[in-house]
Amino acid sequence: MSTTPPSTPPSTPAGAPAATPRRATITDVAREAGTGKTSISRYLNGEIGALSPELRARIEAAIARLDYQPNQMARGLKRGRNRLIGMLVADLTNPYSVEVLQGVEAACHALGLMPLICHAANEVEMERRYLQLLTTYRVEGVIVNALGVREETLRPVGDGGIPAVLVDRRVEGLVADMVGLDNDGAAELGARHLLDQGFEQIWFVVQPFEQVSSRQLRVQAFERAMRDAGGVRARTLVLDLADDVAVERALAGLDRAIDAAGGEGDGVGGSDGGGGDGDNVPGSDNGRDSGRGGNAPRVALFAANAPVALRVALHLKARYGARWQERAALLSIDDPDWAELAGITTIRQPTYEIGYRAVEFLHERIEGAQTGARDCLLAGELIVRASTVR
Amino acid sequence: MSTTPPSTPPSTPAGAPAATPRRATITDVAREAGTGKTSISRYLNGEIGALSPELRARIEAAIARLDYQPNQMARGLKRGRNRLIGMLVADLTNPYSVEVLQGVEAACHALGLMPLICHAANEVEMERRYLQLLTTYRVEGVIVNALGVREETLRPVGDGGIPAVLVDRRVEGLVADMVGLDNDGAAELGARHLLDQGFEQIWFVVQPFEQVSSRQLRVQAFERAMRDAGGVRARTLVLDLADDVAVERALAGLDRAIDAAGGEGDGVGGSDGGGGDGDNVPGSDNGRDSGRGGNAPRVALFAANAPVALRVALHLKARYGARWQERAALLSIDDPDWAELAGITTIRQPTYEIGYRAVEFLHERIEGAQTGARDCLLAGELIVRASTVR
DNA sequence: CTGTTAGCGCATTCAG
DNA sequence: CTGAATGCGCTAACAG
Repeated sequence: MSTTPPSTPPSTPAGAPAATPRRATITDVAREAGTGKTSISRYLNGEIGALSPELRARIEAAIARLDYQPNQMARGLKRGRNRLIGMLVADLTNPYSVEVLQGVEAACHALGLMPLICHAANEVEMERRYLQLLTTYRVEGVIVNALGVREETLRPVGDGGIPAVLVDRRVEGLVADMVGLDNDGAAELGARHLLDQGFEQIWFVVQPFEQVSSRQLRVQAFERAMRDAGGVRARTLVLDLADDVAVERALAGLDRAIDAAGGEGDGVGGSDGGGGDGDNVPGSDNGRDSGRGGNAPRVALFAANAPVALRVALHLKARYGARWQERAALLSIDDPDWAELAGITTIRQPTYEIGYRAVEFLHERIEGAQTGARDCLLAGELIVRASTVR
Repeated sequence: MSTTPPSTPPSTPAGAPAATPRRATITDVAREAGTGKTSISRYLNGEIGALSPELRARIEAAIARLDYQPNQMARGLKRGRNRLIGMLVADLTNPYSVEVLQGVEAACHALGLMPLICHAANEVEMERRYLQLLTTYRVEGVIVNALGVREETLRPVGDGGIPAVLVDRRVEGLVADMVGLDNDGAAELGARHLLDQGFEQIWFVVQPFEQVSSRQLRVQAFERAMRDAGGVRARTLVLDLADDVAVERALAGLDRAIDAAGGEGDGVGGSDGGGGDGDNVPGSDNGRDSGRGGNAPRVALFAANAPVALRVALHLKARYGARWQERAALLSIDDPDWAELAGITTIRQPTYEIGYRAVEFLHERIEGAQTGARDCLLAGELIVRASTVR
């Protein structure tokens, strides 16, 4: 062929904003290369051995000249599969989610999938809406970090619907693969650590768990561990982070326990804790030398996840000042980046791997695997920091 | 019509995994409702006044019976627009990004757009790849929180390509709308606060800024403010967070300054700071009473963003122990959730609004607005906490 | 090795 | 008010 300029320069269709100059189509390329659409299609799909070198060269040139990019929508429409999967995240604000996401992305990359990330922002309505949307875009599968609730909202998914794998949380009535933390192991690991450190009293703090399977498991495992150990005062405290008033009310009970246990001053700001503006200047609490030298706390708090841990820590700081750690020990499942700074012992979840495995499971499903619902429980890792060391 | 069961129950095509029972198409619905596809299409598009109530009822019934969901891909293909926009995020690990995202989502929801979230994870190659992908999916526009680098990588976008709006960072050679923090104002706000508190020495700490416009602006504004103030020792410290060794080396200079300024002990762990396992038990530094009673730091650190602030704080904690805040004051742009816990003064960005406005700008562009590139600079808010109060 | 033909699921003329 | 026909951009049989 000659070096003629694009025969029919893709013209802007009448109505559309002039800004978008209409992309070249496979037909344009075919014309430009002086051949049929089939050859172009073959070229695009790597059926390359089936093209004469000469033709191939012409095609390459034409593509480059037109800056052609195949339209995935059209491809998907034709083939019936579009390499899209949905990733429904309950709460991106939780570092856990972002970390899982990174595993998901890596796996998708490796498998040639494109994840559509949807953020429910803790709203059931959003979850429903996004699920619907994903269905409508004909994603080949979904990874769901569900809000919990009932199967109802994720009807389009699972058994009859599109392949799905659950992350962290199981959904009642929905049989599907699931990958997440070994909650039993993690809760036990934390409990044992606290026990080993000789705390007299251990409180498990968790968000309302009726709806969320992982929280449920953690609570149960904790309580079991405490029962088995015996001799330690154990309690479970439920914190509904969405309701500030309720939170403060719930924490009041904890405060009393701490005040009773710790032999020293009552701490500053005994106010009911309505606001907690955090402006307590350090050093207004007691006269001990520094650090917790011989001044270890007797009550330990076991937070079921990072958001809870943060909320509790903020409360304690507001109440007891900067040196709140002398009054209560804190251990948390999840290992957010600030844990190191705050010196809080944590149980780190294998988040990246959770995400990665989830995609692998989903991929197998998409490829037609028919095995019954599988589980993949990964172990957490205890990271001991100053907060729980006596 | 009658209550006959779906005339031709959508059968599974030969090759596909049996799991996915083929969704009903508009044709199925038409047949089921005993009418033509056109009427169904009209119904779907809300051209509802144009259908006899009787027909409408039949259509509704058929849709419900078949659990029909229109295929967005096909719609998009036909109409030429698919209501998809891309949201390219440089680093989801940064809480800033997640917050912006929430604004983006809200705006998308309000405008009937569907954001495809792509996470470059700080990798230029990823950024390129996702941009390419978004193009092939024919998104109607993109919101780009670019890695910085050069226009090169985002060729498909901007002027000639699809509409784009930049968030937080400008890209050299690319003219496009941009929305972000008023960096000048923010840096000045922070500088003035520190000045007012009477610090003798102020260090601005920032990641390599040659590539990232927002960092550049912050540095410049800071230095300008310092020059205008006069009489204060000011320095700018560059921290490449990707390189641990370099970070420690850079921070060594800071340590010397702090040691020289603070009249007291040299701090613990004078080791070069290779690891910093954070297990320094509080109280190993000096014998002062508590808090910073009469013991205020003389050098202040101004972190250009939260990741930097965290890194610096971790370093100081590793070096000076839990009471590092007695040695150095810390102020940061960005207001991550742990700032309250750590008691660090911050300048909060109007993240939600940034995201929201970005979508609005993009939407206007998509609808054909032809105005020249616009800027939207939003003001930050100073939140004073204990770290900088003397 | 290469081109022709027929749809994928849907929105739109344009005739009834 | 309704329906039949046309084609979006692309792939997948079929023929050459």
